[in-house]
Amino acid sequence: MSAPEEAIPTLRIGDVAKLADTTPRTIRYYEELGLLPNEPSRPSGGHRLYTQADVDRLREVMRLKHLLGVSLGELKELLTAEEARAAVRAELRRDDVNPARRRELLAQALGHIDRQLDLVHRRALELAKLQKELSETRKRVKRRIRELDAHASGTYAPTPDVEAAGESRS
Amino acid sequence: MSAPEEAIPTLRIGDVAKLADTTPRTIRYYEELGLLPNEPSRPSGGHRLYTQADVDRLREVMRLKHLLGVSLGELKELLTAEEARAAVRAELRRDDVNPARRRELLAQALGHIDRQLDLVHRRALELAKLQKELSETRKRVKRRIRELDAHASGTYAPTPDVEAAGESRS
DNA sequence: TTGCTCCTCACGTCACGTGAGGTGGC
DNA sequence: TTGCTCCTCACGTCACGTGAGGTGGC
Repeated sequence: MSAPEEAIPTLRIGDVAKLADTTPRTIRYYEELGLLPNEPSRPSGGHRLYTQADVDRLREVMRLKHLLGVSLGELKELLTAEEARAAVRAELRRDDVNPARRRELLAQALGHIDRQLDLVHRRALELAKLQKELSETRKRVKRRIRELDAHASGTYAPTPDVEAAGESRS
Repeated sequence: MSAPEEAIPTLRIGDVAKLADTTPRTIRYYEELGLLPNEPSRPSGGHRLYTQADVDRLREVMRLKHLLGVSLGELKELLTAEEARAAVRAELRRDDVNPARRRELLAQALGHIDRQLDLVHRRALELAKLQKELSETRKRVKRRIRELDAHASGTYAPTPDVEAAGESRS
């Protein structure tokens, strides 16, 4: 393998912020809360330096927060589990793990994945329902526009199903 | 029609909170921000009284906030547009609106719906992608568990594709 | 009359935004 | 040396949570 195991950190916090589409303040805050597991190196004058892997991690954190709609506290629990999985992967790479332990670690990982999948699935169902409702309302409105345009070149009478076309009774 | 146009408000703020699965404080805050269009009546001693329609409205507000992930400021803009649509529906129910005006109102309504649909669609795509990724990771983990169980009753050698089964290089 | 819920401040909290004042690297 | 970005407080903001102290309806 030619790729180094651990890349040399070269990215400053402003670079990372731009790459992850966020702000330095948010990155420091996440670090303070322990959401970014490996603390950045500070080789010179206290300035934080990061690697591309840190950027990926940050993007993933923000993505999960965005899509799952969880608090940073809940997210930390999920990610602590993720880190456990990372540790598991490291442990699994070694050959000296006995099968029973190996199976236990994999079962834990499966549990963490299923928890996230459950959250994602619920959201997806809710979103699909809202999308369907909006699409149907849209269809009704478009139909009324078509009718109006048809009548404009023919009779003048308003459509008889006006009241059924609204979505609420407010 | 036997149903009254405007129901008599009988629900207290605590009732509304329970029905909408939220808190009185949140309802007052939304009222303060103007997210609940019709201010509640206060017939006795300053106590707010609501109707079921108010509950429905509140639930819809919370649902959109939850699923679209927008700030209350952005949500107010969306809902102000919604109210415009409600006014449109009221205006459309009258027969004395000329077709040109009618068409204009419907076109506006269509625009508001399309804005919401756009937000919903983007979220749905992102969620679907995350769901797919999680599902694939899950498949890999389950496959490794199956392999482990198979080896447990046969040879003892670890699976050769351990490194390809992880999802990240951390 | 006694609980219960309601009312309005008002301060606390979470997830940051935004200067304030100072130090460090091309 | 001059900009630029970085650093650490620390206060502001948004969307509420949570008492504090008081009033109103079954």
